[in-house]
Formats: sequence, structure tokens, C-alpha cells
Amino acid sequence: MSDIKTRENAVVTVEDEVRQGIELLFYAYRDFTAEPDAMLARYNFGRAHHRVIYFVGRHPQMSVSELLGILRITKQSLARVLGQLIRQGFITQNANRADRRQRLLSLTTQGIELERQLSENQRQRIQRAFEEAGPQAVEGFRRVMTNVISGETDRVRFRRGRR
Amino acid sequence: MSDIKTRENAVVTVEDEVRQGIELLFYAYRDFTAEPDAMLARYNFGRAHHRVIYFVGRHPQMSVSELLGILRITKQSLARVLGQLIRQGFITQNANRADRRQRLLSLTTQGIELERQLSENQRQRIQRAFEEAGPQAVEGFRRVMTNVISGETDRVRFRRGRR
DNA sequence: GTTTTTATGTCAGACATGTTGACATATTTT
DNA sequence: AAAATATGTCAACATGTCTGACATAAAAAC
Repeated sequence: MSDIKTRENAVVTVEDEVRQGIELLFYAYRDFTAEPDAMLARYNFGRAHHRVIYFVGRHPQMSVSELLGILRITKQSLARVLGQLIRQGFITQNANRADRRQRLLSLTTQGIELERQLSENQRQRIQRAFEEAGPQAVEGFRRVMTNVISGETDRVRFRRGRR
Repeated sequence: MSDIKTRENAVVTVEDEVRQGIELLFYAYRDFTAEPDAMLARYNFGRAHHRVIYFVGRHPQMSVSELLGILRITKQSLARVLGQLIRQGFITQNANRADRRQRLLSLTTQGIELERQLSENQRQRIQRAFEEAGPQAVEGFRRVMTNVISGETDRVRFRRGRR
């Protein structure tokens, strides 16, 4: 009744599909983060440093509160990681001239290089996954993943043709 | 040349597609884990407890080394989490009669109930995401996510019609 | 039947990531 | 002038992970 029949005539229940979806997220995320984590360990950094470097690289001149809004962690949690990255010369801060309370964050040359190294493996992994699956599958992936995201604010980041 | 043209005639480069794929994984995983994490905090448990409860529930009578192989953490890391779950009556151990070195793990009635509560939100989230995206998108999601996974051993878990 | 390997457990110490709570400072808005 | 905002900082704590070392029981290999 609510079963799905595949080409091979196997029967997959909705529960099975959903359970597999949950597990796909676990396994994919586990493998997606494994290699950058190993590289970060050599700098005595963790995954949190990668996330900060990634998003600052993606949105140069972003404010601390914007970054907090994306990461969904407390400012105290961010402070330690961000402080290390600033002290070690991967990120710079400069006051927003329009609102001098804000500290705008950007990657230094060194930060750009680290970001590139860290994310290269992930970029290759995703690009290969996309190529092997084909454009139609990529569109399906995008639709499903966007629906998994909670808020409209974040979903709009992934409307087609957006950058 | 290597650009992709959407129906709206917007141009999306391969780099953009890949970058969005990376970010989709971040945002989706962040929101996928947020609610169970909040529930776990009420038990003084963390995400690691959820993963253990989930996979033991999924594979009753599994051995400790099987579980370690899925989670990809060290036995010392698992020991704390697993020990708490056993002491607090969510998981039981019993020696494998065929190989008495092995401790086979299963959920207790209490463990089954906790698993159900924790995963209910995730099941709903994925089911809704699948329904809104449609069966073709789900198939694309499955194909892409399977390709993101590193090893063939784990990939075969997601062949169609498999359980 | 002794030796080696395997499965598991445990202790200790370290570090990264996250939390709450409290308070400080500079700047902008009201 | 007062209130709100953006950011920073100190302290204490829980959790998750790691490496390294050592222990025990049982199975497998010789």
C-alpha cells in the first residue's frame, strides 16, 4: 500500500527509506569530516576552527554576530576558537566604519591558504559524488537537503542560481 | 563551458554547486542533530549516547567491535558512554555463546523507549523532507549521499531494496 | 598443550568543544 | 542622559575525543 517498488521489484517501506536517510546523514557526515579533522589535528586545531575559517572565507568582512548566527554556538564558545585563529594570524579583525562596535572578520593570506588546504578534500569528495550521481541526482540531493534545514532564513541560501 | 544552466537561465558554476553541497551538509546536519541534542541534555547525555542507542537498536545483539567499526571512535571513547548507558539500564550485555569473549549489546525496554523518543524528531524531519521533495529527488539524494561515503563496506548498506 | 592473537575492559592524562553565568567596554540608539 | 547593542573576558564545568599502558578471558594457531 504505502510501499515503494523499485525496478528490481524489491519492496521498500517508507520506514526503511526514512531510516536509510537518517543513516546516510550519519555515515556521509562522518566521512565528510574525517580528513579535515586529521589535518586540523596537526595544527592543534579542531573542527570548530575549520567551520570558522570556512565561513569567514565564504563571507569576508562578516561580523561576529553573523558568524554566531550561522554556527549556532555561544559567543564564549566562539571566542576561544576565534581568538586562537586571530593570534596565530589566520584571521584579522577591523572595526566597521559605519558601526564601530562591530569587528569585521576576514581571512589573512595565511588563512586563505589554510582554508584551501582544509576544504580541498571536501570539495573533491562532493564534486566526485556529484559527477558520479549525475545532474538530476544532484538536484534531488539539493531539494531533500534544503527541506531538512529548519529555518527559511537558511533555506533561502540554497535557492537555485543563488550565490 | 563547464557552467550549468537552470530553467531560469541563471548560471551556476561547478564550484558554486560544490560549495553549496558542502554548506548543505553543514546546515542540514546542524539542524538534524539540534533537537535530539536538547532532549539528551535532560538526561545528562550527549550526541554520542544517541548514536550508541540508535545503532544498538538498529542491530540488536551486536558486538562491541562492530559498534566501534560503525562509530569510528576508540574503545576508550566508547567505554564511557556505553558504561553509562549500561549502568543506567538502557543497554544490556550478554556473552556470545559461540565466542564467549564477545559481549553482545541490546537495548532494554527502557532503551527502546528512549531511542524512540530521541529519533522520532529525526524520522519526522526526514520523512517530511522526502515527501516534499518527491520520490525522484529522494533517489537522487540517496545516490549522492552514498557517493559521499568513503568505503564500499558502508556503501553497500544503501543499495536499493536492502535492509 | 603452550603460545599467540583477539575481544574487551580499565586507568590515567590530555585537549577540544561546548555550556551557563557574570561582568566590562565601547558605541549607537532612544 | 539612559537604554540597547556588539563584543570581549573570566571562571567553572560537562562531554567527547584522543594516546598510551596494562589486564583478563577466550579462541585460534602452532
